[in-house]
Amino acid sequence: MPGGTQSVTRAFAILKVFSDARREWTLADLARTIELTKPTALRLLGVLEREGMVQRGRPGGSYRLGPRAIELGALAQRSIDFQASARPELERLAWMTGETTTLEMLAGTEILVLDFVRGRRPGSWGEYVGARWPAHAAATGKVLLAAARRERSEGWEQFLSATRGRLARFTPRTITTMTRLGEELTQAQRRGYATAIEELEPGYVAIGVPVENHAGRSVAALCIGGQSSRLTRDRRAVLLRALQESARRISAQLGANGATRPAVAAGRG
Amino acid sequence: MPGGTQSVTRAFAILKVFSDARREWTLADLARTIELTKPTALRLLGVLEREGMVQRGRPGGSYRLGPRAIELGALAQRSIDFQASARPELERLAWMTGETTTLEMLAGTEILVLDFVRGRRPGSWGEYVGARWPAHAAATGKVLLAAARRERSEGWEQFLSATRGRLARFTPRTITTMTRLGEELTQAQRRGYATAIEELEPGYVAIGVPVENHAGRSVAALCIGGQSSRLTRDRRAVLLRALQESARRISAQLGANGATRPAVAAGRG
DNA sequence: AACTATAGTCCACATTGTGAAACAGCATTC
DNA sequence: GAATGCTGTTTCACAATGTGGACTATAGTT
Repeated sequence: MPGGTQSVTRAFAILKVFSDARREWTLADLARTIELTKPTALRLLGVLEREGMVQRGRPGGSYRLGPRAIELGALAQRSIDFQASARPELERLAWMTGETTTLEMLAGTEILVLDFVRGRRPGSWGEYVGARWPAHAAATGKVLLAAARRERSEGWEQFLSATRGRLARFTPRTITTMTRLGEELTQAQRRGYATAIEELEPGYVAIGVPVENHAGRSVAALCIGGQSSRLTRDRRAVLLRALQESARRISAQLGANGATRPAVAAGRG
Repeated sequence: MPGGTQSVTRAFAILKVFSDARREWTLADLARTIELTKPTALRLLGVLEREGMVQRGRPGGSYRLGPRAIELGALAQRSIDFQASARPELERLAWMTGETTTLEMLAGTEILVLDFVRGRRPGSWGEYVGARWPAHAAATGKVLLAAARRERSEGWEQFLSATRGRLARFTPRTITTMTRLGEELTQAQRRGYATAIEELEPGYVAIGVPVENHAGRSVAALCIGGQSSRLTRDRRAVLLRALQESARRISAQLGANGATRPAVAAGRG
């Protein structure tokens, strides 16, 4: 860790312990888990509280994430300009296919769910904004990793150094060697899409296609996922076409292929 | 500012400069605006980048908010348990009335938009998650301030110390004195709702009602807002009834009035 | 070529942040 | 009801951490 960053790093270590499994923390408990002394943790929490990143019901109570975190997250989402363009397409796809559709981006060794529309079919997979899944076992992950490798972007370097060739196994079909993954990425790049057939979870199948921006960079990926029994080989071919059509439309709005990008008005009024 | 918190406070000062008006910042520009030296700003940005709170297209490029901010914000939203309960009611209200409906909470001297559904009527007010409006000029703000005052919670103390009796004017009808606001809050508390008739913006009218949790605390507020020409006195009476009915249902789900609270399943599967 | 931006590096210095110890409340337990 | 264990919080001596001036490198403009 580069020097001169201890306190800030610690502050974010505090924010990191908040999760769905554990949304509320007492000072002592939190200090113990991240190995800080109580005074230090208290001081850092003091800043976080003043900044609105955490809050507590009453003085002396336990901490939760606060309103500023919500605000910042919403702003970050809006800063990613493909969000707005993708929303109607997600809805369209979910409506047409009945399956859960998601918009995802690469974040380190994982893919991050930016937005989703749940399918109306019974037993559709649930998702949530901010969910993360290992990239090497996800259809979107393969597509985005393939693009990152091709573009020689830092995302690919990051992936290599973070995994160090170790790919975790989730099902019998998960790809766990870098050579096999390399082949898969090459195929994804050639075909322009990728699949993950029960590689992340038994019974779960997904198809992913890239969304490209004005500069031709793959900035995100669209995904349709659901039960393997319903997403048969034949049906996947149909879904793939719909997926590619949607991705093409979003990409066009981002200025890909020289298309002009419509201005989007926002705000009150 | 309490001691021992300089660097962390500065790190958050950096995050604060990102806004809808300015989503991208260069190092020098950022350092200048918040009056930091370049090395200091660079070091702090380094931590933020490593933490994924900010990102940049390529090394040496300009900074934007990053994926971790999205993740954190989404988690914070989920941590507030009334979010999930409120969503269907927002949709219901928007569908029934055709107007924009919002779910808001108090954050310092402002109210924060947690969620919203835009009305289908032409000229419906636009909103976005993370938007903030001054509490004293908003219907929801009055409702929540009234509750904070009654509950003697720290929110009220915060409001007093932050405003120091100074209430900004936005329209000729904005309440700008503390005595007048005090009266308004008393009325809001007695009636169980509040209105803001062209107090925030000319032509904009809103009605707000509180959402209460199991402990009887007003944790959020529901709001219907739109053009004054359409939200006439008579129609407001109708809308109020729908609003109160929705608030009652959400409050019930939060365990108010001794009602049992249904468990909510989440996650993949 | 001279000038003016930018991002990034280095390192001497002292301000800032640290954590042991002690304190004040509140439940349990003995 | 005293003792014990847990909270969250305050204090303060000490030095490690973070700071910023000076400098470098690279790019773009005049």
